[in-house]
Amino acid sequence: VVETANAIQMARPARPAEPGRASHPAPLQPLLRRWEAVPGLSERDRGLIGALPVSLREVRAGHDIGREGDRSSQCCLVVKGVVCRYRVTPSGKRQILSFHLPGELVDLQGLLLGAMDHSVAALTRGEVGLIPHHALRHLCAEAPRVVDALWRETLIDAAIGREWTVGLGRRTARARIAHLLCEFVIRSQAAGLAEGRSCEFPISQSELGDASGLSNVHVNRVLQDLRGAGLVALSGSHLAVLDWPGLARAGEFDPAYLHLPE
Amino acid sequence: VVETANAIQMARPARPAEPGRASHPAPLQPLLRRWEAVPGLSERDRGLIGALPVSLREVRAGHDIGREGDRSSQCCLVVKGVVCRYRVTPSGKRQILSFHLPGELVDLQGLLLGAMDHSVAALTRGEVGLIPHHALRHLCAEAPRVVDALWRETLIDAAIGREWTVGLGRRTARARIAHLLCEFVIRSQAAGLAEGRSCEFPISQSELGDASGLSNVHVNRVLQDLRGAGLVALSGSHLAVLDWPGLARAGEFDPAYLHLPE
DNA sequence: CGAATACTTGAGTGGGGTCAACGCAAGTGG
DNA sequence: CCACTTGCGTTGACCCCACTCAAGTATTCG
Repeated sequence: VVETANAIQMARPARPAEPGRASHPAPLQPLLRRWEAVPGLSERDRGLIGALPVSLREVRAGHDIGREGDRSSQCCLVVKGVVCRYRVTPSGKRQILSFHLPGELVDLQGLLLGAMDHSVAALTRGEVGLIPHHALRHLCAEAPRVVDALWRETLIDAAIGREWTVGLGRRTARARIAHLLCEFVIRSQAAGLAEGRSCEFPISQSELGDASGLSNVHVNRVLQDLRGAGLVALSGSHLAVLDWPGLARAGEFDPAYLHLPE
Repeated sequence: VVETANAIQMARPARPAEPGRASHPAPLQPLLRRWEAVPGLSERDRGLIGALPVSLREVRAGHDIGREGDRSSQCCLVVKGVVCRYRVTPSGKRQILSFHLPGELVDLQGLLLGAMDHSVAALTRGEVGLIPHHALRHLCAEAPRVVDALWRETLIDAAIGREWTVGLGRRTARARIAHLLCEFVIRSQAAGLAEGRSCEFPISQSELGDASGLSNVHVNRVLQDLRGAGLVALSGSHLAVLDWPGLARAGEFDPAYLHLPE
């Protein structure tokens, strides 16, 4: 699935990135795809975005991309794979704060605030593109609508974070997991990485636990429950939603907070 | 305490708002105070900010200021009192997502995204200033550094939200409440509303529960525990931290995520 | 001063955690 | 090609943190 989608993206006429950087084909393509429906961006804006300097970097599953306390000088664009942000409490427990699919910018916070207050890690093998802050700032000065687009990204990110907060505070384990699965499928669809209601789901049960505030053991039991109820098929790293209305009901899922274009 | 602080603020030379609006003295003063330490704002920027049109509105405790699903055309600046954002699940449980003190802008999301994905309510009697979106947008076009300041606000808001997520997912009830109290005192200090380590705390135990993902009954027991341990004195609507290191330890509180100026 | 609201306390319960094994598949090195 | 390792998923037994229900006591406010 992933490969097919990428092939389609790469087949589009892509403005090449700055010479000397980004020898791989158009790492900014997923971002431009994501911003296709963002209102107010002119063709010139999109051209400038596509010309941003990006240095592509392979990341290994489980490895950190940035750490709490760092002062980074570049933003991280997910090109391939799944990336997450997380924090570890003094007592050693990890809370995953967000997942990020190809086309999403993970680090925008660093552009305006000082030290990172959380870490960033790759959940799977993948590729990220690193974009220097100064290039982004320069672009923002040239093209004010790009600021809106970036700001918008941080607002949507915050909205998703709030939805997670609601889940952790007020939903049962079953509803939390169901909600998380719904969100993941919808966002995969939006990123062009799904086929109908199924997609790659390269997230272990431990990681699911760290995202949903549950133990890996309980995540396992809840997943069996959801499978048993005929709502999902989840095996290996592939997720298929068998009963979408049922799963959405179980997770109290309403996609409004994702602010996706119609 | 509140009255004293306000008196100090009002005593500063304040550029009057647009004539005809804001008959009360300088509702934008708390915002300018909050942004005193924001880097990059010129005197001209501050002048333009101070000249924003604001319509002051009294709000009653517990009443909604904006509702999920609304498409507002103005942003809400807290002038006096405490405001919160919240969501209610289909099963009727409420999750409070954030608290907002005077000087904070609550609604910036509406500037770039469509319908609100959560509601806004006043926790206490107070005053809010409503600023039309078009005025803010106009200001942003005139003064690019103001965009940075606003964007920065949403980033800090998101950082606070993430910290709450960590608490809900991975901290015990005791640590959650202790952390929340720490955060409230520090933010009150930053807003000039605290005296040393004590401040007004006009939040009921039910509301504390809705913010921390606990039942009001359990909040009560945890508060008694914290009182019994000699960490805080909390009665009526006044909070005094008696043992700051102890409370911070109990709540695993590290203020880095608030991104306050030194 | 009466009525609502907030706080407090107790008893009983359950959702989810912890601990400890075990199965299974995918490396990995000899 | 096989022994060893490592990580993930699965299962069972037990337990405790926090919830619910229910009643009673302070406060606050009109």
